[in-house]
Amino acid sequence: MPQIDTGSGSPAPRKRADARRNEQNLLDAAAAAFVAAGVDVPVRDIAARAGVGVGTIYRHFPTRADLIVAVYRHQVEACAEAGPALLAAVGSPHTALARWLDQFVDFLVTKHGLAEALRSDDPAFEALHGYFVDRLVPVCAGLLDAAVAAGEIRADTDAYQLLRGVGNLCIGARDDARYDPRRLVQLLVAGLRRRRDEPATR
Amino acid sequence: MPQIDTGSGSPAPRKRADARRNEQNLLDAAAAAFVAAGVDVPVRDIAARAGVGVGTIYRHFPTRADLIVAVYRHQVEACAEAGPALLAAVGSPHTALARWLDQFVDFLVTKHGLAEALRSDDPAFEALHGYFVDRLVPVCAGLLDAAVAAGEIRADTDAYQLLRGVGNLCIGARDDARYDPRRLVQLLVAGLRRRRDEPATR
DNA sequence: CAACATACGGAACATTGTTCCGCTTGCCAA
DNA sequence: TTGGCAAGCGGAACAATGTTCCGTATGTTG
Repeated sequence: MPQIDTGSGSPAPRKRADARRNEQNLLDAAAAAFVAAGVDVPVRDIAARAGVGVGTIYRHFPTRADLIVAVYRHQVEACAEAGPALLAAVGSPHTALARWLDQFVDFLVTKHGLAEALRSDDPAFEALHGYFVDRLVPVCAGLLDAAVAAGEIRADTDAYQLLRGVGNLCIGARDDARYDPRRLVQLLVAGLRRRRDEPATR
Repeated sequence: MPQIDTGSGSPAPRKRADARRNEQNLLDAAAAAFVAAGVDVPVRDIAARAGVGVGTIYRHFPTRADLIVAVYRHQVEACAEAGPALLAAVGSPHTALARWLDQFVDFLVTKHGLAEALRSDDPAFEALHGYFVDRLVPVCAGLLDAAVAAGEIRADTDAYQLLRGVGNLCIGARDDARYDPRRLVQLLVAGLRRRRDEPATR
């Protein structure tokens, strides 16, 4: 890639105007398509909505994960920032953890197919998984650590596993009225609690 | 579902010998293919293994679910029968439930892609979901009821939801060394426990 | 052994992801 | 303003896979 340096250390090779316009159109079209048909919506459909050819999608977003990350980045960031905020606002770290996970569940179940994609073994989704893990596992770990420090939960639970588990519980929640992931996540969080006479760690 | 006729009205026109042979070959081939490449293995691969054309597969097993159910029927039955057996053999129903779910998890994680298929919204898997629900939810409900009756857990948990949750937790377990669904199922089961000063029902 | 219904094989079609290349167009310099 | 060129575009083409359909082969029966 040619770098046009404009003074200080600004590695911003300005893209062509039509390219920038198309990228924005694609983001909007993808967001709409995701809502209408889930994150598995055919590439052709997104291209049609954006009024571009499929080649243009692949040029801007080489994998589907890139597109999904771009569409949901803001919301993931918001979720990540809510962790420390809750910890500060709520007295009990265990309660803060429960609330944060609730928020995470809300996010996942409202994004048709996102929880499934997070778990897919399709290499096209690897980057998606990676992004979520990088951004959210540390936040979850912070909440867990605080709860352990407060003596509310046992110290033997891994943030990655917990988050994966919660993500998994959200799969298919939209299509099944009899199934409520929030309830199960509550149970899971309840299961973390230190039993009354247990030592804090083991 | 095959009809077993026992005497009266006989709607059982015996199938041709080659048809019966092919059906068995297909079951064997499918079982091998599932182990080698997961339950999502391409239809053509199964056909090639069995030495038949793809048309023959669709004739005997119209949907993939039919084939999967046929291959795993024995093991699902065994799992279903283990429920009452554990209840009888183990003193605490809550412990029996935990053991039974452990067994269920073992079954799911060793069948590449089965947990995913159970949760898929692909209509081809609807019958699979239905079979598992019909066969295992009552067993799970029996264990839950016994645990409630013994005062070990709260009475507000639905067998279907619990089983769906456990199934979900098993998704992708094979491909991720950092993830252990057994651990999370344990937490979930621990979360069911009645808190010490809580009423038995609410 | 003849006739017929059953069952088979695999070509053909549909859907979707992905690549590739000839053409168009924004951008910059002259 | 205009000429030239690299960036960017569109969509045809290819690949993988599920599913259908029909001409053909074969087991079964009288």
